[in-house]
Formats: sequence, structure tokens, C-alpha cells
Amino acid sequence: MARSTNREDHLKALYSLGEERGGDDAWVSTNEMAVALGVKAPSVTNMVQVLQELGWAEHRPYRGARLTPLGRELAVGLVRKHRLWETFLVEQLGFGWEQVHDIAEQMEHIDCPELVDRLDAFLGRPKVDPHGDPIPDAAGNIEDNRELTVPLPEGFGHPVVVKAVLDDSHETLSALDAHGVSIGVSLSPEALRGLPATLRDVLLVSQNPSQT
Amino acid sequence: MARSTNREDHLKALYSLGEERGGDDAWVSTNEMAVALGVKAPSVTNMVQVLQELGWAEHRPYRGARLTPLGRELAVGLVRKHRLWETFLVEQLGFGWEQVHDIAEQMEHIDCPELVDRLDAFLGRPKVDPHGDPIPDAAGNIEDNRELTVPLPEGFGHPVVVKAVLDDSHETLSALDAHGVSIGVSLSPEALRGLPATLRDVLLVSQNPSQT
DNA sequence: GGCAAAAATTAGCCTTGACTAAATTTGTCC
DNA sequence: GGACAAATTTAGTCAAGGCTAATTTTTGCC
Repeated sequence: MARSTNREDHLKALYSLGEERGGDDAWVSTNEMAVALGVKAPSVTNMVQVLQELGWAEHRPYRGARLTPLGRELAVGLVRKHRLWETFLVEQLGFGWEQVHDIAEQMEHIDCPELVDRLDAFLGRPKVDPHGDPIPDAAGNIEDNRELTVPLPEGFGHPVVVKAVLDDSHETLSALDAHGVSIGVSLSPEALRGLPATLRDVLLVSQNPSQT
Repeated sequence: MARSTNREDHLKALYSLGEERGGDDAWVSTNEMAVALGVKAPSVTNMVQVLQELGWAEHRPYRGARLTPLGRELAVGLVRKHRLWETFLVEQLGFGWEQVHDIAEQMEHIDCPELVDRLDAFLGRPKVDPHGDPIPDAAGNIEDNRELTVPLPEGFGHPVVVKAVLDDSHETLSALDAHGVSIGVSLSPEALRGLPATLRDVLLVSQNPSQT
């Protein structure tokens, strides 16, 4: 039973898609997971059954899968590692925010709890990663300040401050860069109208420019 | 043909054992590799044949294997990554030198040339790792200052300065720590006599304490 | 309520990389 | 120079994790 990158990838996909669904008890279809992971549906069915044997997930045939409390804990640990490494890559090594997702995807599988703690301390226990996403603490608590933020409101009547980006892919982030958009930047209504709709849709913003 | 941790592990074992043999054209037996990697001999025979198909090594049945120039280049790249990460873990994150080998063993498989360059620059382009081993540069050149050093001479007539440790295992390094031995430390003849022979045997030293 | 389409699972196969057991080669000792 | 021991490879098996094709379940539409 060696540590398996594969199982961890499936676990994380299940977690992410479940979060998008909005609830801890949301069922995620194996097909969705297959699309997210770039594999075919039967492979996911297999892996989900393995996760069930590990006690990480529950599988209801023809309905989908969802995490157990243990599975959720492990998944949050992976997210924590991913976002800490992204922060390291951007803040310490000077990578662009659009470059780090794929690298962190590899680094998050490194297995060493003490490394995670030391990295967290080294970075000054950051609360958010370079894309504005919250970094879970060592206990697994996620302080989601994005509750204070909102999806971009209709009409673009007021300036807004960019607080987070919901899509960390290289393409989206490069495109945002090209439009001068990054975390903390204030955007005028005109600037918002100049953005392609697909880019506007991934932004979470604060309407009060005084909020940091 | 995905990037394979496995192939990289076999490549590195072949490189390390070949270096111990002392020559670029030394043949390494599959059995030695099997012992080093913790697998059985037939598994190594299989992998060595795969390495041969990849153009990384040459396999002469019943004689052993040795690296091609390409294989050597790739292996040196792995050693470079390993030693840079070890340096990062000790100097930036504050790990003890006995803790970092196993972690770096995982990190060296992260595939991103730009990451290696940036890490190297971030660390100030270090020449040696925490165990005194030389770090290959980006071109693969190894500036082995250990030529200036020697294995511990017989008799222990003079004080010596520890320049490198040939065994990076947790056990050996912890034991050295317990005896107050680390890179750069000066050891008196009495101190040397107080060390177990197995520990003395892994030291490379300089006889001139003025050398740094 | 039944039937067709969509979704998910099962069945069967392939590759990678490990293993054991059996066969082969090498090397050494007289 | 032959016989035996040690080292190595070959042969055959297994588990993990992927795939395609076929089957089963669910769902949506009339």
C-alpha cells in the first residue's frame, strides 16, 4: 500500500468538485471526475471503489461519490500543501502566478508533515495563495475571507477590487495578466467592460476599495 | 511514456554505483543495483533493458550496465536537483542534515527546469550541499573540491577539518551529530580516536585547518 | 406508465514494474 | 580442463491503474 499520487489526485478531484457543488454531502458523478482528471469514466469507478476501501470516500453506484470525514481531512491537507507551494514559488522564487499551478500539482504529493509546517512558518503563515484562495491551517480550518467578496455584479457601476480568481489555469491567468488584472488591483467600470466575459466570470471582487 | 520516478531511481543508482567504481566506463552489476534500490535482481534486469531502449544505458548480459553520455547527463541533473533541495531544506527551512536525504529523494523527481534554475539562484548558486558533496552546475559540470581532501589518514597524528560525509543516511548523520561532527568542524586526534571506526570511515577531511 | 437516451458500471484486456522459480552463464578450484 | 558455486537472466505470475466494448440503471419525454 504505497503512497499513491493517483489516489491523491482522485481524492482532490472529488473534494474540489464537491466544494463546487457547495455541500459536504453533495454527490459527485464519476463522469465529472473523469473529465476533471483527464481519464475515462470506468477508471474513476475503479479508483472510487478503492477510495471507499481506504475509508476516504463513499460510493453509491449510479449516483456518485462523496468524501468521508477522513477523506475530507486528507484532501484539505493536499490543498494546503498545494497553496503553500504556490505561495513559495511566487513569493520566494519569483514565478508568475500563471506558472505555478502545474508545478505545485507535483509538489503537493511530497509526503512529509514536518516539511509542510516548516514551509508554512518560513512563508509567514500566509492566509491566501497567489490566486487569492484561502490556505487551510495545520488543523484543516479554512478561513474563507472570500465570503466578504462577491462574484462580479452586473452593470459595472462602481470600481471593484480583485480578491480572487476562480480558475488557476495558465491560459486564464496569462490572459488576465495581459489585461493588467491581478490580486488587489482596482478595476474601473470601463476596465471591466474591456474584459472578455469569460475572464470577468472567474473574478471574485470586493466592492469596497478600502478592504485589503 | 510518462515521466517515471522508477526509471529515474534506477538511473541514479547506476550513476552512483558507477562513480564509486571510479570510472565512466565501469560496469555495474544488476545485483548491486538491486541491493541499492531495495528490489530483487530480475526487476533490475528488466529496468536496465528499458533504460537501454531509452538510450540512457548500455546493458551487457551477465556483465552489467553502464550509462551512455545521455544517461550520465540526466543522472547528473537528478543529483543537481537532489543536492539543491537538500541545501534549501537545511539552509532555508532549518532541517537537520540527517533529515533531508529522504525528503530530497522525493523532491528530485519534480520536473521543471525553470524551477531548478530559480532555486539555484535563490540559494546563491551554492557549490556544496549540507553533506559537503559538490552540486553540479546547470551545464552538468561538477567542481569537486573534495580532490583537495583525503580519506581520514591512519594514525590520527594531526587535527583535521571535516569536509564531506560519504554516507547521507539518517543513521550515520545522526550518529555523527551525537559526536559533535559536522561539516567544517575541526577534530583533534583524541576526538578521532573517540569515534567508532564505522563513522570515521565515511569522513573526507582536509589536513590543513586553514582551508575553508 | 413505457420507452429511448444518457450515464454508470461490469467485463475483459493491456502496460508497468514488481516477484519467485527455473535455467543459463561465468568463474574458480583442483 | 572439468565440475561446482555464484551471479545473472529468462519464464511465468501478480497488482495497480488505465482503456474499450458491452451491460445495466436512471432519467426524461410523450
